[in-house]
Amino acid sequence: MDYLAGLNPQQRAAVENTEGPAMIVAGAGSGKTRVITYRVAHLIQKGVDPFNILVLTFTNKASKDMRERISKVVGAEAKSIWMGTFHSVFAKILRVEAQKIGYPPNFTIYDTDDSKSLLRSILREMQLDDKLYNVNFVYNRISAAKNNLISHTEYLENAEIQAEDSGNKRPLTGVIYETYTKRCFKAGAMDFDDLLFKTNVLLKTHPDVLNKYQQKFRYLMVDEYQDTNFSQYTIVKKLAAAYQNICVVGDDAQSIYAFRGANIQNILNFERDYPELQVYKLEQNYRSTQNIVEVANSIIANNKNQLEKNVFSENESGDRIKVQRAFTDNEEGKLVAEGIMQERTSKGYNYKDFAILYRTNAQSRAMEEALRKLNVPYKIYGGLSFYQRKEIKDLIAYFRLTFNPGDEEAIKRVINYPRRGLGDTTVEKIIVAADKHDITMWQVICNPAQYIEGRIANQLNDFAMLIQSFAAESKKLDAYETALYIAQHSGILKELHTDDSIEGRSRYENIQELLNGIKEFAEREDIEDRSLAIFMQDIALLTNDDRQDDKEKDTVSLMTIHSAKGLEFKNVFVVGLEENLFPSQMSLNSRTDLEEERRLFYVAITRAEKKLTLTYATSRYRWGTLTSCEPSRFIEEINARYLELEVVKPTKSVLDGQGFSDERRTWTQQRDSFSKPKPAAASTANTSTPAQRPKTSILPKAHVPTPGFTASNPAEFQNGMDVEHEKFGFGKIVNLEGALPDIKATVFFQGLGNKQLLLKFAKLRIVK
DNA sequence: CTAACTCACCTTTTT
DNA sequence: GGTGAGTTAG
Repeated sequence: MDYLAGLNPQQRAAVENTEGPAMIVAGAGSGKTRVITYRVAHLIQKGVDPFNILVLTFTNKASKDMRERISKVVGAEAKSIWMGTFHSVFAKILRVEAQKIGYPPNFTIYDTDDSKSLLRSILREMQLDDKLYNVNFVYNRISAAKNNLISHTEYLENAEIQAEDSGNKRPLTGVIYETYTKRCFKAGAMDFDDLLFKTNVLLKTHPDVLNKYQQKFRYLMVDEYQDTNFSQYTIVKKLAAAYQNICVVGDDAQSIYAFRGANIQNILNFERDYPELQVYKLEQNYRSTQNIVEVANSIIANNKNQLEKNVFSENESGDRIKVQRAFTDNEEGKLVAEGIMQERTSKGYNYKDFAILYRTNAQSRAMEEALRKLNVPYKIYGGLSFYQRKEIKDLIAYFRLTFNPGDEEAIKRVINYPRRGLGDTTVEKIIVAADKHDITMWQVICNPAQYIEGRIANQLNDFAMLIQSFAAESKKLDAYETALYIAQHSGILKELHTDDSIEGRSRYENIQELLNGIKEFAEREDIEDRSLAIFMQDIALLTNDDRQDDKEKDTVSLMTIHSAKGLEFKNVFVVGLEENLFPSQMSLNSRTDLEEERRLFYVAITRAEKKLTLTYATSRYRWGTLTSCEPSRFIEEINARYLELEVVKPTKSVLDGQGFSDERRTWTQQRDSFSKPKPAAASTANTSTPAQRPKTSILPKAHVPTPGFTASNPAEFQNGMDVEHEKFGFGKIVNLEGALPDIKATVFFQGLGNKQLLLKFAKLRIVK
């Protein structure tokens, strides 16, 4: 019971009160995860069967972390708890129950790409203008409908919705929704939203099933409750109806998924649904310094709509928030990378104590390059998932087809890959025939002569037999053998093997990696069914971060703020604080959207334990062109007394063009550093056209600034003084010209020669 | 039907 | 700057 000892009174009450409805309003860093963890552990210690506990989280990562933490308290029993994302848990249930609502148990899960591709074909078939009926628009519209539990029939019958679509000049959206639904059904496929939508359908139409899961999940907990949408809310409400042992944990200030249908209303609904609700407020922040917490509070105070709470910290007041300006996105990266190096060496941090957070994934590149140049190890979270890579999706499409030949999107993907003379025209014909006879594409392919003229029928026959042979083999072989068989006989391996380009080789390696993963799966002993079909089931729900990674590696973490939710780091850099980027341009039109951006900023800030740095650039490459930017309003919203504004510092890249150093040089350098260091001059030999670089340039030896380095006041400099520059090292002022504030100094640095520096920009320290 | 090319759109955020 | 869809010549 000693786990209770470390809890404060509110936390402890929330842990110990396990019966009846409860809501935990948990401020950032207030030990929310701890409370959930211990609450579950407490339930088990009290004798509740772990099989009767369901914990719903928003990311796979969160559920994995939590399971690990719980097993530290209760041991192996943690394995039996039902725990996962809404999507994965209900996908699992639907696998068992799907037939009750007319789906095959081996239904395919369409990811966003599949859904959009299907929508594209529907739009084409309906001959609609895809400018007007933009795929993203239609997709979002359908998704929103499903998340609000509006079926295609209800959508078509709802006058208000119809008026809205007509007003938008897109009156056929409902028809598209209907066609889309039917096509998914015919293909035996569910999209992401269906996993929740169909669960609702199932629970609504099958009281016996509902009852079964009500009995099974006697205790429910929902993490990040503020991010649930109506569809999720309804599932939870139904499941909890019998025992009412429902505990939700959330923080309205961290609601950042409204774009996905999340609704703070759910918290209010919750209070209405359960009158005898117990509410626990966790307000003490244990994570961050007082400065950070106060800044976060002052930011969020700008939002109108929020639940009342008072987050405070009793930690040290800590450093002020550092704000840094850069001229370009690349320079911003450099600033951050250097900041990490400096902080790490001066304070003895590890790389993994640092995180770089950004609003959009596209911003990662500049950061990456800068880190690479300084040989800082890093890991990017999120972004394109391994399973979203083309070659992986291709092979997986064969797997999908093997177990669910109805899967249209899979057919379209691989019917002509590798090339087998079945091009667009043929696919078009198949779709038309299938539509005409109201059968699936697969049925057409299996009986081509009946529906399609000409000798293409033979090729279709071959394709059908190929897939059928895969299905047959899969019954005899284990997961790995089946996968390998398919990879070989589909021709994918050969196709990629003959591609000798760098990309081709990496694709081949990715396939190898996938196969290795399957092999590992096939050898696991903790699972009963290790067939490829099982491996396939939830693959669409996995993201990059969910693959087993070398997690204890000492690397800097890069991710979007969204994926940083729930995490904490000693040092956090939030980059790209510019108008139109953060807050995003899309959010500027409405107050609610802007408030969501602000909550996002709140989330970003509160990830930091010790030190927070905010950066912005005055210009940045966007869509390949340089655009100028203004600092974000969010910076201005912070009370200046919390800030440490840094004097602007153009790095040498801006001053003398050295920043245009040859990309590949740095690459070779980094790679070779694992074997033996090469002279820098030699490593440029294999590159084609390095950008113009001053001939005098030698590789600058990284200068480590003296600890506590601060720039001196420009007014104090005099000719002949010994100075230190943050990067160039020690030197002597040989000339001063111009008047304040534009004094330009010429400084002689050993090994580098004379450098012209504008004192109002350059960080120079007078050496006493 | 394929390969090579041009063009548009893209950047919110995730399951 | 990169992808994916559309276009056009073999």
